[in-house]
Amino acid sequence: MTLTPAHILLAEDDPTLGYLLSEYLKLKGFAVTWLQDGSKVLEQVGLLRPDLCILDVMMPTMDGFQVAQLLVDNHPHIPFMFLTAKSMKIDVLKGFQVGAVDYVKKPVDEEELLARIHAILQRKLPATTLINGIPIGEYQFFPARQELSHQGEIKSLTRRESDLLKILCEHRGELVESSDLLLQLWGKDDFFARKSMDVYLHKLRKYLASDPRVEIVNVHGRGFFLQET
Amino acid sequence: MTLTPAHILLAEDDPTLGYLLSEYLKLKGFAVTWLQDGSKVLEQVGLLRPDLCILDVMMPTMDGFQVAQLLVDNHPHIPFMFLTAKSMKIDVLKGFQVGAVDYVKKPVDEEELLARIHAILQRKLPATTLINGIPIGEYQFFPARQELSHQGEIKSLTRRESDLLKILCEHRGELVESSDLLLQLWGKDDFFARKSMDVYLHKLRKYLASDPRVEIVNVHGRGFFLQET
DNA sequence: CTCATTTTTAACCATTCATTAACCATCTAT
DNA sequence: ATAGATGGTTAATGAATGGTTAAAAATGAG
Repeated sequence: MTLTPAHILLAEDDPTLGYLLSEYLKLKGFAVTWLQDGSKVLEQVGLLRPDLCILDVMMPTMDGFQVAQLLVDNHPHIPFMFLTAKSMKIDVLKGFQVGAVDYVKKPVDEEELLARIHAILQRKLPATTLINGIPIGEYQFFPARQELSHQGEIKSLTRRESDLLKILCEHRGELVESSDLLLQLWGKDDFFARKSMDVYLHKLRKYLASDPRVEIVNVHGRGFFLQET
Repeated sequence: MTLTPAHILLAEDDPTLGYLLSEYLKLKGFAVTWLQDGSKVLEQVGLLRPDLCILDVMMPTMDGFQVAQLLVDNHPHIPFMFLTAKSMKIDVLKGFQVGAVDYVKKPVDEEELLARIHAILQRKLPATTLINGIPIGEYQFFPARQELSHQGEIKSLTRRESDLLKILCEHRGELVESSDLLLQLWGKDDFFARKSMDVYLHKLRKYLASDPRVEIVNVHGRGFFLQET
């Protein structure tokens, strides 16, 4: 679905399990970076910007909890889950206190792991909102019909306008890289596609201008996000 | 047996289970389309317009969850349920807010499956409306008789007019892609079929012109929907 | 076969939309 | 401070799509 596969950073010191897991996840269509040492996670995470970190709780130089704490401090938007031995029950609680989105027990049931990964990466909008509309400030957006309503007034959107707004909604409050938008909507990232997108962003901003609490914000050189204050 | 049997699309790669289930459901009065590959579901679903999709979670080229996500994105009105191995935990599935209406564990208890199917299809309009007529604003449409009545006046419709209006009614307020309409009514999607459909849309709009609250709305480049304000 | 009805094809016009262009504003690195 | 890169605004254009009407072709009942 997404043009750019989700990127998973796996921190696992055990070579056998690490290899197996990373190969399995690659097979399932993810981009996987496997680090054998917890201390390396923080170095890499800023560069790689993974969509998810999977942290083994027990690792030599720095354990999963320590890594998680640093992650929470420095990259609060990156979700992570723990890999933990079956016996450790206390760890689970500790993990959730730190802010883990989920945990998976070893030995790993690959299918279950995959399910939980999907659950976390699920940023898409549920079917009910697609039908009933997505609230954006005092607007209501109906992607299925390409319509944007505001105080009874219905503005019908073009395909591009609707698709662009939908992606921004799916990542509400979260930066979406220009290149990602362009690749998803235009299938290419060149000068003209960028200019075209600028035009559509301008149109969307115009449509959404009635509610000052709604804003499409630019982060110079990176991308855009939809903000509702 | 209902007048028009509910149409179920079954995606199940296992030949034995697939055959058994589809035959069982046919025996119970459903129209069943059985696909052995998840990736085929999206190709077919626009054309077949099933009332329900049953997706096996584990399938070769595209698993049930992937199919479900695409369904939600492209056909948010079509309900679906999952078939899942007995080992998979319920909470895992609940974590998926993909929008599944229900799930059923394998091995399948046919009685239970049937009950759940009926529960979902309950929301559909009963077949009796096809006999008693479908209300469209201040009109009454009798697809079986190909007639459209308005304040005592009865206008008899041609096959094409009636079929087209029927599909629009079955998806009231919901966008129906032009290509789906064309494939379903003309069996092809080419220049002439499109022009022909334009002609029939014009005729239907003319017939429905007396009630301004009824409208056949176009979404540029995508399709049409019947709107009752 | 004949005739009335239905469907398709044709011709033409209207509208919509994505793109491109041109220009200006703002940001960032040097 | 300044130049190059990035972003914002507005307008024009052409191709694609949709709407309308009429005529031709196909269909089917008698």
